[in-house]
Order: sequence, then structure tokens, then C-alpha cells
Amino acid sequence: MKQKVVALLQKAVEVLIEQSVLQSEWIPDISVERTRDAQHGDFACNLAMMLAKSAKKSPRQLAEVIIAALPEDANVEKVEIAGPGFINFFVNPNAQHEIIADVLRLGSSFGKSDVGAGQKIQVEFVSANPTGPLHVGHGRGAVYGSVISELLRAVGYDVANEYYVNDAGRQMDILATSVWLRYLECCGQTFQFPSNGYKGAYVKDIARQFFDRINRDFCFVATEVFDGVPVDEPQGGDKEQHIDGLITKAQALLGRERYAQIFQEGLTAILADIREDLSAFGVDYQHWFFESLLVEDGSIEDALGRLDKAGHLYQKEGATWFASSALGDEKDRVVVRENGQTTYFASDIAYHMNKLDRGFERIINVWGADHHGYIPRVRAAMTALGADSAKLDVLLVQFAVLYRGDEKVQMSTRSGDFVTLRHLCDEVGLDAARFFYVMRKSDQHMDFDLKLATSKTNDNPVFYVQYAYARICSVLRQLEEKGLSRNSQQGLDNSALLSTDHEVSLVGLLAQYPEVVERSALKYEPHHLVHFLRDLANYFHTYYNAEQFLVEDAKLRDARVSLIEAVQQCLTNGLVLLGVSSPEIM
RNA sequence: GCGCUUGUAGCUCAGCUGGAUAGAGCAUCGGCCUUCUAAGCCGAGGGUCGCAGGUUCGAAUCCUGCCAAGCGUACCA
Repeated sequence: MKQKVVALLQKAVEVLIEQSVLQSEWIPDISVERTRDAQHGDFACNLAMMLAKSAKKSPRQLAEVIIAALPEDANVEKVEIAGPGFINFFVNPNAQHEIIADVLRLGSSFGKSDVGAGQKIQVEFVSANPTGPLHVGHGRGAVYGSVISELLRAVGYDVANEYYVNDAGRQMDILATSVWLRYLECCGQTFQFPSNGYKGAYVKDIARQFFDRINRDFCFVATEVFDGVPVDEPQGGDKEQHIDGLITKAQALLGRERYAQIFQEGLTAILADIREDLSAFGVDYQHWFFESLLVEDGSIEDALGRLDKAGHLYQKEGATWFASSALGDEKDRVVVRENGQTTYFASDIAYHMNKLDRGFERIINVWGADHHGYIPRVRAAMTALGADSAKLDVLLVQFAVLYRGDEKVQMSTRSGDFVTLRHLCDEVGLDAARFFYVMRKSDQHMDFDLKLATSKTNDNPVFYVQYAYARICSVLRQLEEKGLSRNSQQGLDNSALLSTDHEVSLVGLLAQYPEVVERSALKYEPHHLVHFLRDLANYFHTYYNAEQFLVEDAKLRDARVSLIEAVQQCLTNGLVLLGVSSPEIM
């Protein structure tokens, strides 16, 4: 309908250009908006105000001319000039009612479109280091990434989800060493656990299981392990040097093979845990991409080679630098350290090169907002590799600040003091957790009060939407129980009977759903969909309280039942996109 | 210090490429269940859109300055 209005205006503009009232170079994109106030009709256009200056006419005067040039259309009942020069369109209600038949005919496809035209698009999200279980901080990115993926699929993109596993690098060595130290405790050794090691209980569990299976093959006495290692911070030393010393010692004492074994033990256990948590959270991936692959197959060397060849690398102070500042970054970045090790950034360059080579038209990275400073250097790398960095969209997700009542919950993976994603799911349920996370614009700070969300009598809006769905299911059950007849075709044929304010606005809202899905997808803003669903539920609940659906008059009854069936379909379509269930009974 | 982001009702937040009287939920107060689920509905109060300028027919939205908060500013990941 919106498109029809735009088309009408376009024709009017063409006519006026012919009459030399307007000139074609003045014409902006014609924007038609839904009105907020029903008094202003269904659609409004600000064209007259935009063109008033160039046309040297007052906005209202120009609006009059435009309206005069509008072709007739059966769907448009009335066109008015209002306010400073808005052109308001009143749509014929019967034309609006067609949406009910459309929804019921399209079913689960209602709201889908093909604006993405099968373009390949990749969405990488969560990608948390496999050094511990996922906590509530990861939940928001997980839901956001998965909902964005579903939305993009709904508008026709060919979407691939990916999790980038940082299974190379120092953090993983710290984990492996932490597991080994806990294992040594199982062997009966006692010592001060490093302040910079991973202290979570899950590390002890992994070590215990490993110990039970392997027994004492990896045992060493504590004095030997700690001999020659720089002292830890509490003893006046440096915690980084201490843990690095322990890593070196672990590698030396265990040898390559045994170290790799304990390293794998930690990685696989935690990764399995992460996969399980995400799956239980309704998040599934097409690909799990391992950083170690980039190391093994020479991708990092390739990527650096390409940068070097193009003249973007130089040597300074024993390290190799990428001249990213020439490409928009704040300063140049090290890619190969003085000690010969490549940096995390070098891996990321290779990873993005790999993504580009896979032929995605668009690449989306969902990152924690604390990584925002990292974006320019990745774009610089893409540009340096000869790619169009505009292909990359980095979507930032602010971490939710967790509260228990008024008290802020401090979290740190290292100290093992955090609320896990699994705990959250157990407490508030999958539906509430997902809905809650995606309710707010993702790049905004968000307060997550556990006490509120975990209380059984909570006012979580997810129930409000689900309740609307369940209520409709209940009405449809009543229809059968009461043995009332139901003729769907008769319902559609008599949609003109749906003339109360509640019915008209409900029908109008249904018609907006496809636009909301498209906007949510293309702008990566799922919260619009959430707000829409709340509005739709609200309109329905109001309607429910105002009118009886199962009335004597069979024609009116069929018409009303068709309408609420359409609402039911629309609600569940939206909830499916959010990964939230549609309960038939509540 | 510099950079990015954010300041909207008591609280948590919406506000579409600048548009008509700035909205919702919660909280507070007052109504509605012999009728399809009251996890609901109706109504009321509550605002200097951080502050000050500017751009224009028109600014919460765009520009500048100031104030405040968060994050970033590693040869960590």
C-alpha cells in the first residue's frame, strides 16, 4: 500500500515536471510515512515542504497543486492538506482488509521477502575465547547475532553463521597450564595457584577428569615446577612474568606431546560446553572456524606476504609492523613480535582474508563494544589486501551490566566469579532471556537485574506477547468446543464488517509487519520487531476486551475469527524470528 | 591528553532518511471478572529531550562548544 502511494506521487510529480511547475533535478526520494495519529489519515508525505523553496511556492499551495495532479485510485479514499503542508492519504478500509487474506494465505511466509536476493552474507558472533564457559555477558551477542541472521534470511539473504575459535595464543597456554596445575593438586601437590591463572571450578573439573583417566603420568613435584619461576604478584613479583614462567616450565617438563595433550583436554572440554550452552540457548552455527587452522595451513604467512608485497609492512625495533595509519588507523600495528611470534591481529588479518576469499558479498562481525577501537585496523587490513572494506559491517554489542537487586555483580573469567549463560537460562527460561536481550538496541548499555528477571512473578514483556498468542489459541478451541460453525471463506468475504476502531487499527498494524521485518533486518535492529510484537499484542488485548469474537451472527463471527487467526499467524512468525516459543496454553 | 559511544518521565528504554500535541513498560493512584484465560483492559498524574549557541518552513534527531558517564588508547587476546 505504501508503495502504491509512492507510485501515485511519482506520477503526479512527472505530470508537474511536464507542466514546468517542477524541475526534475529538485526531486528528492519521495518518502511516505505512516502517520502516528489516525486523524492524519494512513500515510503522510512531506514532499510539498521539501520542494516549496525550489518551486517558489508556499508548501500548502504546492501541496494543492500536487494533489490536483494525483491520478485517481480506488484504494485512496481521500487526500488532504494538513499542518504546514503535509499531504495526508486516507486509504479505503476495504483495501486494507485484504491483508487478512494475505496473511492466512502466506502463513509462515508472511513477512518474508526477497530484497536480499540470495546474496551471500556471513555473520560471525560470540567467538568467545575457549578459556571458560559462556557467561551472561556473551548472551546478548549470542541472541543478537542469531536473530540478525534469522532476520536476514527472512528477507532473502543466504546467511552463514560462524564462530571463530581462538584456540591459539597465550590465553590458551594459560588455560593449559592452569589445568595442569589443578591436575598436580590432584596428584597431592600443594602450592600457591598463580594469581593470573584461570581459577574457575570448571578448570578443576577438567583436571580431575583428566587425572582419573591418566592418573599420574603428568605428575611432577611442586618444588621442581616452581623452581626458577619469577615470583607472583602477591609476593612482590609480576603476575604476567610468573604465569609465563609457569607456561615455559610446563612445556619443558611435559614435553611437546604431553603438553599438547593437556592443551587439547582443556580446549575440547570447554568448547563442547560452549557448543552445548549455545545450542540450548537456541543458537546454532554452520561453521566453527579455528584460529589454529590459519597457523597450520600457512594463511597467516600468506596474508603477511601479500601485505608485504603491496608495501604495507616494515621493520622497526626488531618487530614487523603494518602501516595501518596510512589507511585510517590511529597508528601502525605490530604483526610479528620481536620474539618471532605473530600477534592476534595477524591472525585476524588472515581470517578476514579467508572470509573474503570465500566469496561473501557482505561480512558482519558482532563484537563486544570494548573492541570498537579495533575496527579501523581491520578495515585498514582489508583495504591493504585490495578488498572493499565497506563489505564489512561491525556491529557492536554493549555488555549488559548485571545487578542483583541494587548490587552490581562483578564478573571476571579469570577469577571464576561469573554468572554463566546456562545459569541464566535455568533461572529465567530460554524465552525470557532471549526476548530480554534483544528488546533493547544492542549498542546501548543495558541493565540486567537478575532479581527482577529471575522472580517468578516478573513483568517480563515476553509473557505479554505470548499471552496474546495463547488467548487466540484458546478462542479457537472454544469455537470448536461450543460446536460453532466456521467458514473461512465467508470470514474473508465479510471482512468489511470489521469496522470498529479496534479492528481497523489491528488490520492496519498487520499490514506493517513486512516493513518492520525488512527494516529490522537491513538496519540490524531487531528491537523494532520486539516493539512491533508488543504493539500487536497490545492492540489484540484491547480488542479482546472490547469485543466478543464468538458471536451469534455467523458472518461477523467468521470475519472476526479470520482477523484473530491472522494476528495469531503474525505473532508466531515474529516470535519464530526471535527464537522464542509460541505457547498454546499459558 | 586524544579517539569512539552515550545523556529523553521516579526507574528501564523507544522515537524510522529532520516532520504534526515527544511515546511505551515498570512503579504510583483510581476503575473493570454471573460473558472467548484479569499474565488482561480502561483512566489519571508524571518531561527545560544534559547545558548553551547555530543551521531552516520545522531540531530529541544535523553542526559547534561545554558538562557528565562508559569504553578504547599493548610487541594481550
